Amino acid sequence: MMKISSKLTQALSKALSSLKFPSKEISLSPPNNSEFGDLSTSLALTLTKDLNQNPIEIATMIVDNLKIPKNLIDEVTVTKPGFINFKISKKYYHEILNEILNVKKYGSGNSGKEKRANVEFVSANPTGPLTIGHGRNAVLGDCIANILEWNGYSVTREYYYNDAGRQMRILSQSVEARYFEQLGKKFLFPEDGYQGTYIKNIAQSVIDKYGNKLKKDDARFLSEAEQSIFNDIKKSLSTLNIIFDEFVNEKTFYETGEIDQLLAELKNKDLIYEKDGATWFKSTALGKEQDRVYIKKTGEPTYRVPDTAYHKNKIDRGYDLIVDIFGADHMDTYPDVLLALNALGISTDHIKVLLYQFVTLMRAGEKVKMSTRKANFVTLDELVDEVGADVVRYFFIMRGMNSHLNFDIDLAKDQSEKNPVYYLQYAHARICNILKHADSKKELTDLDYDTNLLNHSCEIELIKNLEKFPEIIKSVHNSLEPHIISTYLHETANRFHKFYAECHVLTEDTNLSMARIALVKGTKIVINNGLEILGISAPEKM
RNA sequence: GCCCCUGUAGUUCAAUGGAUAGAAUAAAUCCCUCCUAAGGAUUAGAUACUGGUUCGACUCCAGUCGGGGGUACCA
Repeated sequence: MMKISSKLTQALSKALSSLKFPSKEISLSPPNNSEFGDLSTSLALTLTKDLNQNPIEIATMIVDNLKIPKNLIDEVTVTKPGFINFKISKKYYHEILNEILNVKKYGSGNSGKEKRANVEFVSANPTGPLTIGHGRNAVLGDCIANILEWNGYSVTREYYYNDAGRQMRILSQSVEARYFEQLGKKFLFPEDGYQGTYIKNIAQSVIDKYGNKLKKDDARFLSEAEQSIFNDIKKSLSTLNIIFDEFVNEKTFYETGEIDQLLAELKNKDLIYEKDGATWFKSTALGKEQDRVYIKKTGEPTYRVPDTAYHKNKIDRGYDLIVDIFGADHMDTYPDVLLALNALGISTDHIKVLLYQFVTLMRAGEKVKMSTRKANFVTLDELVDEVGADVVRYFFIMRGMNSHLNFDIDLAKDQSEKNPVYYLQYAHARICNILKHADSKKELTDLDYDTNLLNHSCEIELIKNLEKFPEIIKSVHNSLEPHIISTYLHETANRFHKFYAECHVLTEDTNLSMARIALVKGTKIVINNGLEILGISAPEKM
């Protein structure tokens, strides 16, 4: 069955052409005030300039020329400034409910059918445990991957990390220092060393494994640290049900020669030069304000080089869509990556870079400045232990990524019992409970349901909400803002709880009961699907 | 200094340029002989400031003032 909104859009655009009016982008949306109807359009208002006429008159002319399916529309009105409003008949909603119950995966779309997407997220270097800041990235990325899958894409979840740079060297030196310290030998802790206790634990495990035989600069300090930290990171992610398909590291691109090749190609384009003992990328030639160092005078490339090679590699792998999820601190870095690729004639139009703003952590009303190096952070594990994976996921997804959100950890602990995610889960649990009761009533088992019996305003309002779900999935695909789903599901749960309070499902009237059970099942489908996208569990009991 | 985000109820956040700006918390008051009260109903409360564009602005533009992030031969 075709959505009523697309039917109306078609009818409106036909009316425009029959009136010889200029064609316009037609948008239909539910008005804030439901007295105006279920859908309205400002089409006539946008035509006032073109036609130089009163918008009310234009609207009236459009309505007079409108051919719409009468059985699905109760009333068409023209109001104040020039809106055209449609009141949709209950019959339409009754049919929609039937569809929700019969369609395979209600809400899923096919705009990504036969397409492949790569979502790169987390990508924290293995220098310490994941923090709350990484949590926002992790949950955001996983939800975006989910939403792409719901739109038909085949998605690769990818984790990229730098394992060749300065940070890893300092990590190694930090472990080494703790190693000698714990053996009672002389040691020198690096100036910018990692001070967390996890470093001491790693040093201890090196002692347990290799005894006191290791010398300075042994490669095993790093390999042990990397392995141990990575295990912890993977464990943390798995508590949030986040599983990656690919782990890609920087070293690979040195080994495959892709970095040398990249540099050679840029040099061919005259975009590389030497100055002060370093190698520079001539980004000013491409319109940037300053050139960037590509290879330091120590001979070590800066992160831009492997990052660029990595992105070229992703493009070469032929994805239709590449999504990068970065914290706001990467604001300045990714444009250089794209710039270099564009300079080589490589299109980056299918790369979508999402920047989320930082989480400001508050503790007892005070801002906590987090630093992995200084071991001043709250780990993701601690948070998950405190409030549970569902709450953590919901918390990170319920706000737009452009919001700088304040996270008061004490408040989160205090309020975890009345966290908004329970509102959604509770609706689901209530549904399951009703269905359980219904199953035990014999008189309900062999009846068919008739959705036409649903006429209570709470019932219709609930179906109206369910009807929007596919639209929501589509809009999140375009905006890549998963919080739209959590906002929507909150409304779904709200409509359901109202319905629950007003309309008893299991009544003396078996026909009505069957119809309401159908509605409850439809609601369950939407809540289940929505929670699945957010990666949050849908409990049957609470 | 320059660049990017951002400023909405006491607080944390919503709102494809549309009509009366929504929730959640915190406050006040109601509702369980009835499928789970982790719920429902009611009351009170907000677009930082000044201009501009528009039929119409929380939304777009300019400026002012505040918050965050960048501006590295760190990532």
